[in-house]
Amino acid sequence: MARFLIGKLVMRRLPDGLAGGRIVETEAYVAGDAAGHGFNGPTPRNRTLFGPPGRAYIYIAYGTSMMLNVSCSPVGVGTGVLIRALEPAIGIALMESNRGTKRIRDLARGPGRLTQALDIDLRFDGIDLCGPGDLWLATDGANAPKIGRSVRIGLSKEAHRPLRFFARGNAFVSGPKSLNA
DNA sequence: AGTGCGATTGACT
DNA sequence: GTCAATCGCACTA
Repeated sequence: MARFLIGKLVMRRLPDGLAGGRIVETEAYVAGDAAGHGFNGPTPRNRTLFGPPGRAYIYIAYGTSMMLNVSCSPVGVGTGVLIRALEPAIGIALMESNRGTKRIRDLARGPGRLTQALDIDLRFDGIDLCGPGDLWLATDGANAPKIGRSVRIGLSKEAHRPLRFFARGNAFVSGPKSLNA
């Protein structure tokens, strides 16, 4: 699922228009993964992970940054994919306004930045990303880019597992250069 | 009720 | 490249 989502679109209907971007970086949090929020079973925060697949699981990291994930397993199993970066595609002026910068490269490069650019917060936790609404996943049929793979970013547990995927050579991918080859 | 810790970011050298 | 801010949540007592 993490690999499949590379090249797909995250779309958002804002009061002033449509905004969205192409997914260029994801991370998988799999069953039995000590770094995954679902590892110790359901809690109030992570209950969306244990619901049906295809839902938005949103949580706050470091007290400030919203993280957008896609739940990926049947009810009762807590796995998901973190969306880590978007290449801005539609409604760039709206994203610039939400982010307070005109540097296109900084609009959605990083999981906290992309949620700020698209005004995604806990209101969307649990929504169906395949259904009608103000936040959804889409495809425009574009060919999948060449996909690179590396260890995940910012983890202390399970730090060796190569479960991060990214569009190779894309300037909107986050992370250190050493991981983006 | 108290404590420790992040699936990060932005400012700064 | 380094580094501190920041706070909700899960865990322990």
